[in-house]
Amino acid sequence: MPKISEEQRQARRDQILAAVWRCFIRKGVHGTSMEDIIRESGLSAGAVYLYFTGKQELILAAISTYMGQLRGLLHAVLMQEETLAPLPFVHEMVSAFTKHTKRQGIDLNSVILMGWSEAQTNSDVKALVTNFQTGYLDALTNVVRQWQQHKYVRSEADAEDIAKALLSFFLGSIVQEALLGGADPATLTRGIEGLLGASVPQGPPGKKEHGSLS
Amino acid sequence: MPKISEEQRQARRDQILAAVWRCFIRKGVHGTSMEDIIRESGLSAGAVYLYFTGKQELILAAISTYMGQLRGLLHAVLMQEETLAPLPFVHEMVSAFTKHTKRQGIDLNSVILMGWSEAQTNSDVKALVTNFQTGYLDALTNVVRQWQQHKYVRSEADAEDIAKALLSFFLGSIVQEALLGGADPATLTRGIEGLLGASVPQGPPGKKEHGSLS
Amino acid sequence: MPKISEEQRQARRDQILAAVWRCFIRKGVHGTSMEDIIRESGLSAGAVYLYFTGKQELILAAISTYMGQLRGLLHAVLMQEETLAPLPFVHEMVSAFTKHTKRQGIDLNSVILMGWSEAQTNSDVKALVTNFQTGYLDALTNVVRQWQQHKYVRSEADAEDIAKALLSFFLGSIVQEALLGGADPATLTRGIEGLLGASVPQGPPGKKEHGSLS
Amino acid sequence: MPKISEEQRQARRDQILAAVWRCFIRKGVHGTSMEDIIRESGLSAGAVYLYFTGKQELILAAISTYMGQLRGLLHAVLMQEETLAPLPFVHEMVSAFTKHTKRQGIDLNSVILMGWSEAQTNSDVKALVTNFQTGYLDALTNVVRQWQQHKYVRSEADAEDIAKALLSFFLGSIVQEALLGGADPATLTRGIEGLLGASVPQGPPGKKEHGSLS
DNA sequence: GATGAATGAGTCTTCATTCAT
DNA sequence: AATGAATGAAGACTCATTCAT
Repeated sequence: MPKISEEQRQARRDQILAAVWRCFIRKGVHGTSMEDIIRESGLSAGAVYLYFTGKQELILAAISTYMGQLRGLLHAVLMQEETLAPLPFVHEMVSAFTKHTKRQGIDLNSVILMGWSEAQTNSDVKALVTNFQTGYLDALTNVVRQWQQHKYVRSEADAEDIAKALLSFFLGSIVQEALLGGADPATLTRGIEGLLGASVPQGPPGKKEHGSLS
Repeated sequence: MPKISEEQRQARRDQILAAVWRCFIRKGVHGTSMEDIIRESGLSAGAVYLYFTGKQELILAAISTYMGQLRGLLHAVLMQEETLAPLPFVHEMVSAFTKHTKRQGIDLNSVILMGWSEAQTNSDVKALVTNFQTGYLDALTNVVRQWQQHKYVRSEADAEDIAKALLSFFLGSIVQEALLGGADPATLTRGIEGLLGASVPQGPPGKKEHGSLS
Repeated sequence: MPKISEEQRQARRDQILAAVWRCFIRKGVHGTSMEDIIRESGLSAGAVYLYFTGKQELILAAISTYMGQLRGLLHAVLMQEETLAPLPFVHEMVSAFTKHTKRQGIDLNSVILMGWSEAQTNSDVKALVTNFQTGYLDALTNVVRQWQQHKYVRSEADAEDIAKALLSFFLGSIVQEALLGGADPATLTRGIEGLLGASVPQGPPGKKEHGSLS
Repeated sequence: MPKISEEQRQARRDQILAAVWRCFIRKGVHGTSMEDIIRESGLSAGAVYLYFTGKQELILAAISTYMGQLRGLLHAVLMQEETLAPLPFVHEMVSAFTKHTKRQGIDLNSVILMGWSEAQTNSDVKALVTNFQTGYLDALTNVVRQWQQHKYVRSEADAEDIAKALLSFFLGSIVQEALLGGADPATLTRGIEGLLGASVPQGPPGKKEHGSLS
């Protein structure tokens, strides 16, 4: 029987992955059975296995696709020509997430959490996620360096340390939104604004006065 | 065997829960079968079901126990008599996490991620996690209010907004540590220190100049 | 394999139900495990669950199928054009049972008892059995009415009361055959014949003379 | 430790058997677990096994006890000095059953059906039940012989055939009462009365006119 | 005698994957 | 290429029975 064209093949894969997403959102990664995916995709069991080797690849492809899209959106903010000042940057960043995750009336934040969880026991997924976050951290480091050039941030500070703090904040906003809600761009930007104005009365961290609890 | 004492009963439950934790860390929540837990606990299948009604309760109890311990540690920092200034506070906070999650040579951060993921499709777990985070947010809000009293933070700023930004940061540090590593207390505190010194050249957030969400 | 036809599907169901019957007869309803049925049917576990939702449906379907066949046989006697006189009717009736239950060298009487027992704690089975017996009683009532028209039976007697007595007799013959044996059509018909010739020296029932229930 | 007296031992056995009955009536023989019985009896698991070797003996003892009681009641009717005429006899017989099975607001008919079902796959139970019914049949045969002496029944008829017909009727009344209800003494006696008055226009059974269906 | 915690084989059921058509 | 019936190894859980105390 005739081979189908590469476009048709990709279209089929996309059709299946779309079904996978709907299932994952509805029932979670492990709560979704292959039968769920097969039914949701409208294809036959055999057909799904014709385009993907199995559930593992389906999980990987779904997360990978998702991250590709997210990467695009974040890059648009991270790689902007004109360097954004810290607060607008935070706002744009969180907005980019929101824009991506709240599409179609569904909350994709939950699936990001599932991906992270999956990464803990699935090395392929872990590689995918780690790679994504490493790139994200690098881009943030660049942004911080630009902030230092624009004197928004002291140049003596370590750019990567600051980037790590920012990364934690952005990742955490996903968690907060998924579990508590109310972590919208405006709120979080106001929160950061309040923090940025904080005075730093104590010396640098690592000193004994606040270094050990026990 | 005659009726065992309440302590013995609790010891058995702890023995089982410890086995559950080892399994979850090794294979994930859904990758862990009851047989895994039974073998790891050194008990028989029937014995495990004598102390827990099933896998669901085991998951719940494991997460619940874990959160109880974590809550204790965090409260020690959150409810301190003398208000910590922002930087020492961040350091103590992240340290408390680290202290808790790096015990016994295992990284419990990964299981927190699993708990969050589980919460997406398991309403009991969700209630547990949400409740925890709500309490955490409230405590952080109080801390911020104290900062405002100590003039560390401008009193016009909304304390809860700032608390939300802090919560995102702390939650995100768990994610970062679990997936990338290198999110240790010293590093993150330095990062926050760098940020706190940032200037805020733009007007207040929420204005259209940095709100272009299309 | 492509989609199978409806006949093939029914054939598979019949194949499984036949295995169920062999198992039930050999080991009883509750002594039969799904594994027994699976092995006996020659199919895999998954295949059986492809055709029936579980053991409960299997029990129901087995009893239901059996009753359907039995109903057919009994109707052939009950709905006969020419009204049979009492004795021939009894003979035909018991023969119909015997014919049905002694097929294939196995005694299905035992499974009828199992069905009745099952009905005591399984409302679906109870509905099935009750419905069957109600229909049977109705049909018997009609037969008695015809007997009254043919003057075989006094027309003042209540047809349904007589039908109930007949129903008890027919149901009991199943019990007797299953537990003692020797309740064959000829014997029972002779027994009824002997009874029918009995004189009724006492007054109508319900009077105190034979109602001494303390 | 001191042995308890035989009376105490029997009292314990009765206590347990009473619990067994309550469980069987509520959940059926196979739906009742040892734990059910243990909880219902108010004793410990070990204690129950001290008085009975296991579930099998419990089933046997429960059925055996029940039959002993029933046998007593029926004998009171079967062995009466003055021979009852057919109709009063039927009434007394069905009444004896009713009296026994409707005690304490519970319907023991259902458990008789369970016992019959159990007998199909449990040879010990079968022996018990068969023995009971054989004795019953013998007693009924004697009654029929007395009827023949009293000219209630033609003396040419075979007494045992008639007894078998009667046995079927009495056993069936239990089935009918358990599954349909409405098989009370008065109704059934009226039904039998109606039948006894029937004319017997056809010749003896076994003749070709009503001997073969196919 | 009595207890009840513990056992572990056995139960029903699911589900990722395959392969004859 | 596509189908979907079939597989069978796991999965979670139960329960009659035992035995250390």
